[in-house]
Order: sequence, then structure tokens, then C-alpha cells
Amino acid sequence: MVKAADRAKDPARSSVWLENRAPRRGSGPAGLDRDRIVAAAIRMLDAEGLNGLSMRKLATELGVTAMSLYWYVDTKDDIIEYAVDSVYAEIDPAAIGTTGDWRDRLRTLALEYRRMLVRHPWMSPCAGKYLNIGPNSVAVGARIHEAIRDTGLPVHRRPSAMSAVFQFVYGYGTIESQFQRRAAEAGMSQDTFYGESLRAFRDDAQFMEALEPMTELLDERASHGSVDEIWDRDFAYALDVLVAGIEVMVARGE
Amino acid sequence: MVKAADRAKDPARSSVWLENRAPRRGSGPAGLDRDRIVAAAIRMLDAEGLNGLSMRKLATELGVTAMSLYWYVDTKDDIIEYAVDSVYAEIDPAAIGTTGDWRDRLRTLALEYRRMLVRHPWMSPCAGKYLNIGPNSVAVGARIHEAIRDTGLPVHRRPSAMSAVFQFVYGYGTIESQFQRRAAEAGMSQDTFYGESLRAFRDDAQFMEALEPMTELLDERASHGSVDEIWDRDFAYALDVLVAGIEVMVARGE
DNA sequence: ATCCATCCCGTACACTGTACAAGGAGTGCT
DNA sequence: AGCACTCCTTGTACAGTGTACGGGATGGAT
Repeated sequence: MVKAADRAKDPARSSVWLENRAPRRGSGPAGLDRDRIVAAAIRMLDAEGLNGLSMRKLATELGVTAMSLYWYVDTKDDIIEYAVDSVYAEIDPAAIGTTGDWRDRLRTLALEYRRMLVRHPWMSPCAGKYLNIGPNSVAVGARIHEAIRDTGLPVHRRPSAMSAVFQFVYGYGTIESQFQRRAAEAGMSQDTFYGESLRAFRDDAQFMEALEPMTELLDERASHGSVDEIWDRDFAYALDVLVAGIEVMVARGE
Repeated sequence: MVKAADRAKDPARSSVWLENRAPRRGSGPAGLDRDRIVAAAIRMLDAEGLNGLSMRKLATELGVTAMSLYWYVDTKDDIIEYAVDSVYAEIDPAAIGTTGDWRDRLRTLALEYRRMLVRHPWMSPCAGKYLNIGPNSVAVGARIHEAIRDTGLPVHRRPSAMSAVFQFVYGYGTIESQFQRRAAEAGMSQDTFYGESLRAFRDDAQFMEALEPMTELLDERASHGSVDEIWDRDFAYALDVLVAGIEVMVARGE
């Protein structure tokens, strides 16, 4: 029998979910519980960011000492992994359905996914660090797969198509959420922060040459509404591009 | 005059590059130098990952104490930000050119970008944490912009199109590099690691239901060559989807 | 000789994740 | 009743982190 501590340190362990199938449940004297721990961790991550989460602070918030947490969890990283899967539950698979136009389903999924990333800015770096395999994320993945299946693309092309759509959503949501985080940290609205960034950019003679062609583009964009509207419109348009691309491939039978 | 330490802690400072325009250069008695520091940091990041980089270890490698580094740099995060921009230089903007079919240029850029992310697995989490504004990254951005400009898309759609392509590349490169990192940490080849992951997945009754439709897909994919080939083919195909989508939008005048 | 900028280092502080061993609370068995 | 046993919680301790602060060392200019 492998001890929990050894399991946690095994580099081959790719996800808590694959090895630790029987989660420790049931609350003890302190009313502790893995779900409660993860929920508190998410609150703290939302409020203070990835670096703001520490075992001691988390434990204090739960009225307990740091080491108590280790009864329910092998590692701090495990908490984060549980938290990552937990927020995937905000994308309700049931609300998407398994029938209807695949375009609509894909768009809804993409939108929900993006919103989730923006709501939890700490998610983006995590998605690049952990495997994101858990009951909730897998459920979402299944919906995505179903939507792609119904496009009519050949089987061996589906993973690529899934990538094309959802890696894009991930990347887009990342940029957006990081931008919002920066603006919030600077104590500015998104719009003034955007303006400030632009001005800083333009003023910097060091980059003038390379930046010149881009300022035109950014100015144009800035005159088309608030930053929020820009995000939404850009995202919708990019999704249209992807859907159009998929339709072309389907028509080509490729 | 704002002191360096205050500047570093100013939450409004979005990038070292925007505020710290006159980099401290020139080597002192110990032969130290910001370029040397950043180069050593990249080596260490490549070898030991994001968590493996510490000021003390980095200093030791340079034959110096930790605090010496702070003469050339305000913060550890700054080193990472310099490192991030530095690896963008691996995508040679000159090699891409500004003429020729935009499709070819886009594909080359995407491929180089992806390779860069895979070469430096620590880059992906960073891209989600920092702004990636620096001379090298801006130069790459300019090439991307030029390629998109030549598609014939209307000006106000270009940012969206850039997002669609490069957020996808970023997301894709992230998944790929993380997968490779996991495999390496587990001491397996990519192929056996892929097989192991599949088996673990399938064996796990807890997720059977949601996973069932996906195993077919994964099996199909596994039978189509090595993991490396799968990455390449998936990526190329997804790029085709995007290019096709852009062409449709151009044709629609949208 | 003095001053000053530049560069480097030793020490110290608050904080991190977590290993380890000891304790308490509850339950069931004898 | 006493004992054993499992489940949960805690105190202490360690090695490591980023970096603030003050003090040297060096070399060139005056």
C-alpha cells in the first residue's frame, strides 16, 4: 500500500483524481470537510489571487490550524487542483443540452467557459500548470465533444477541432481576465486603464517603430465602445471565424 | 523622483518595460550584467521549472550573493518578465518577412510560437500572469499584425482575427508543453505516458459515463501515429480551420 | 585627499509548505 | 469499568523563500 505522502510526491501522478479515487469525506469535530476547504480556498483565490492563498491563512479562515488541512488533502497543490475542477461546475452541462444546432451549443459553451475564466483570474495560470482532469471538467469536455461530433467532421479531426475552439477560448479568456486583474490592481476602470496603457505605449519612443502600425488599430478599436463591449464583440467575431472554418472543412469532407 | 522599490510595488505598473526605460547595464567588478542574469535565469527555468528558480540559487550560479541581483533588477518577477521577453527573440521576425502569402506567414509564425512555448514549458503560466510587453514580443506582434492586415479583413476585425489565431496557438502550445513536462517528470516517453493516461482514464469507473464517448476518439487518435505526429497534425489542421474561417469572412466582406 | 557613484555583501525579518510526533475525542469490545 | 482503536487536530520545528536595510569595497573625478 502506498502512503499518501509518497503518492503526493510521485512525479508520475498526473492528477489527484486519477490516483486518489476515494476522497476523504465526512466532517470531524471541527466541522472540517474537503468540500468546505475547497470552497474556502476558492473564495480566497478569488479575493487574493494565486499568491494570496496560503495554508495558514486558509486554515485560520476555517478556524483551524494549518496542519489540520493535511488530513483531508495531501498537498497545497491538491487543493488547487480540486478548486480548479470545482469552478468547472459553474458551466452547467445540463443547461447546454445534447441536441440542437451544434453552432449554438458551441457558442454557449465557449461563452460560459470564457466567463468562468474571467470570474476566476487565478484559473488561467492553473490551466497551464495542472491537467484539469476531474468530474466537472470532464463533464464539460464531454459536452464540447458532443457538439463537435455533430458538426459532421470525420472522427480523427475532432480533437483538432476541439482544440481550435477551446484553446482559443482559453487563450482569449486568459488575456481578458489578466487585463481586468491589472486594471483592478491599478484601481482604474477598464476603460481608463486601457487608455493609460495606450498612452504609455505611444509615448515610449523605444518601441515606436514596431508599435506604429498597431496604434492605428488600437485607436480604431478604442473608438468603438467600452472595453467590455470590445471584448464581447471580438470574442463573438472570432467564434464566427472558427465556426465558418469548421463549416468549410465539413463541406470539403476533410 | 520615484524610488525603484516603490516603483516595483506600484500595482499600476503593468510592465517593467513601460516604466523602467533605462535599463541598468554595464558590468561591475563581479562581471554581473542584467543580460547575464536573465540568460542564467532562462537556463535555470528550462532546467528546473518555474518553482525551481530562486534568487539565492540563481545568484550562486552566477558566483554572487542573492542581494547583488537586486542592483540590476527590482524584483524576482522582473527577472521573469525579462526572461519572457527574451525567449520571444527565438522567433526571428526577420525570417518571417513582410511580403508573401499571408497564409504562409501566419503558419510560420504560429509554428515558431508553438515551438517556443514547448521549448520553455514555464512560459505558458507566465503568459497568463504577465503582460508580455517587451521589445521582442512586440516585434513578433508586429509581424502577426502585418500578416493579418494582408488578409483583407476590415480594420476593426483585425484584433479579433489576431486573437482567434494566436490565442489558439497559445492554448495549444500550453497543453502540449504541459503534457511533455508531465511525461518527462514521470520518466516516460510521451507515447507510453499517453497510453498510461488513457488506461488510467478508462479504468476509472467514476468517470466512465462521461468519458465513454471520448475514449473512442482517443483510441482512434492513438492509432494514427506517435504522439508527436499527432500534435503536429492536429495543429496543422486547426490552423487550416482558422485560415479557412478567415477566408470566408474576407469573402463576406465582414 | 576628498567625494561620489557604482557595485556587492551580511544580516535579519516575515512568511512559506509540510514532516513528525504527540494529544484528544469518540466508539466498540471485553 | 477499563482498554484498544480509529479518526481528527494541534504544536513544534525545519529548510527554504523574497527582499528591506545598512554597511563596505572599488574606482574615477575634482
